[in-house]
Amino acid sequence: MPWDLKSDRPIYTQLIEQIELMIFSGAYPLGSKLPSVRDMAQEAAVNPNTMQRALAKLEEDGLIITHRTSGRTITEDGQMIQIAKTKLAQEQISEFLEKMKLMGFEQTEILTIIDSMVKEMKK
Amino acid sequence: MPWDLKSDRPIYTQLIEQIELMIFSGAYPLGSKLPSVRDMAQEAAVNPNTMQRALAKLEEDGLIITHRTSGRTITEDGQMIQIAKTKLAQEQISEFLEKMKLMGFEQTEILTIIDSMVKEMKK
DNA sequence: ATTATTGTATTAAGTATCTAATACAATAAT
DNA sequence: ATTATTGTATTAGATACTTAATACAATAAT
Repeated sequence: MPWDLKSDRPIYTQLIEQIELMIFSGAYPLGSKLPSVRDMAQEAAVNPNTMQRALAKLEEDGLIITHRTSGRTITEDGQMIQIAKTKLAQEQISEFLEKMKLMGFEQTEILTIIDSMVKEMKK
Repeated sequence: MPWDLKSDRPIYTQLIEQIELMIFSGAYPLGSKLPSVRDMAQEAAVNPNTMQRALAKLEEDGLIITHRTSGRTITEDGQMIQIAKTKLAQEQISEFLEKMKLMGFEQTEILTIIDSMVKEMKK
């Protein structure tokens, strides 16, 4: 698990985003058990309080479930995860297109650029 | 000029980004004069110190030029702007594709989604 | 010459974030 | 029953960001 934390934004929000990604991609499968707060904090080289804060938010959002003394698990509700994943994807795309438009790129131009970059990635 | 400032990231970085976009899109043409720090701060509903900080960074990057007592202007160097714009665009695309990939989307799938969203935007 | 405007610097205060060091309660493991 | 592990809460300190209120120096405008 490559934790990629930068200092330009609050760490706990970056933790939230990266754990979300791991849930969406299946790196943490439905119903699977998460490591303890302390372990996750240590792995991410972060204070336990900070990791706790991120996990609390994810629980608030319904993605993970807390069992008072036996740790946390990913929700079993696959549909909810699917919905959250789609929502995040659409937000990403919207923000991205909006920014490119503000930079002065034409829509067709954007598609062309992405197309060539995707082809580049396939190599 | 719609200043869109959120509280999830430092305001001065958001100011930098948005002024960059205005330069790249031509909203601030080459060589044109910028409003004073105080005016820009008021327009963005931000403290002058914060705007000053953003402008200082943009000057450090060479995008704007400071004339001690007569204000600031956008650089005349169109090529430099073009380079900075291309660099930003590539960063945007890379980050975006990387995140979508982490979420578990296939590359062709991403293209399909964007294509449909772009068509949607054209309406 | 005087005034107004420009960028810049300083000091203080408030807030948010992060870390650190503990401590507590509940319960799984033994 | 005892121990270890779990999530959770608290307090304190450090740092970064933001605002506010000024002040200064240089020079354009008058």
